[in-house]
Amino acid sequence: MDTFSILRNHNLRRTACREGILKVMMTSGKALSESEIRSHLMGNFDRTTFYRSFKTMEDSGILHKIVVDDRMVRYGLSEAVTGKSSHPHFYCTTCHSVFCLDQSLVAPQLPSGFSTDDLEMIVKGVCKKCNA
Amino acid sequence: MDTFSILRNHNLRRTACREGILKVMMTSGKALSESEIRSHLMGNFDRTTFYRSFKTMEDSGILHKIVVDDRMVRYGLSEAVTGKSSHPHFYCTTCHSVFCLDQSLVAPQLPSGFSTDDLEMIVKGVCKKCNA
DNA sequence: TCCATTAATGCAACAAATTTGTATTTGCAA
DNA sequence: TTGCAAATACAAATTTGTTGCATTAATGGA
Ligand SMILES: [Mn+2]
Ligand SMILES: [Mn+2]
Ligand SMILES: [Zn+2]
Ligand SMILES: [Zn+2]
Repeated sequence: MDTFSILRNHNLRRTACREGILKVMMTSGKALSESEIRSHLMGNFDRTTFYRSFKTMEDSGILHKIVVDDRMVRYGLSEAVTGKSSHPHFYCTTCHSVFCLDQSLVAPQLPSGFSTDDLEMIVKGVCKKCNA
Repeated sequence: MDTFSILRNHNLRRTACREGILKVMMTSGKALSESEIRSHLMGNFDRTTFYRSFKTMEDSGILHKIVVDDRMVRYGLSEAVTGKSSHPHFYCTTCHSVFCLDQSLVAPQLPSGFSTDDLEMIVKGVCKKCNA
């Protein structure tokens, strides 16, 4: 799917910043941070614009935000683009890459009276490349 | 277990700040943020000192850091104090409380070549009190 | 194609959470 | 009791993200 179709299918205007973000993310195959995306785009856009673009595309279901740690936030392409549903993430403690995993998430047993809205899981370890 | 023993068992010096943090946490039964702990201790210590104390006690296994979201970090008493092992956490989106859950965590299937060091899960929802 | 409308962007300022440097104080072992 | 390493306070810096506002650009319809 091309960046133009992705944006149009979600009723978002086609802008250079949004298309740049999507292109970088589709190429990398990993979840990326604001600063990583900005450096790939050679500083063509303001930081504010990236943050507003992330928010817009997250609200539209194109991206999802992954909080690896405070001070480490990444964005990944969502179901609408990749076909994957809610899933755990893997953080490599060596190369700091973040990958979306294919599994689905299972809620743990909760105390009585508690209800669940959302589940998030981060697996920390070492990726294939760094283990080699 | 008293705060003195906890610190001594982990080869940490007994200081007013560390004992204050532990006392507040043992009383509350929930995971607390730096500002919550600071307000319980009536501003007796500098914020820097709290952050350095958290780090020291986390490194020693007395506390664990819970990242609910970027911009929302809490600390909980660890296994060494409570007897609980690695566990998921629950965040109430209504009252913003964070609870350590009793279940244990199961790692999802990883791609070949990947290895796991640590697992973190946050369940977001509504707690018993807020559901009532 | 041209235009009006409305959304997107850039820029400056702001803000909160956390970290770092350093001089001073304190815990504790000898 | 004393010496020394560790802990603390305070100021300043960093990191990450947000907000207000004037300017620019995308898009649908004339
Ligand atoms: Mn993902
Ligand atoms: Mn916990
Ligand atoms: Zn790696
Ligand atoms: Zn609640």
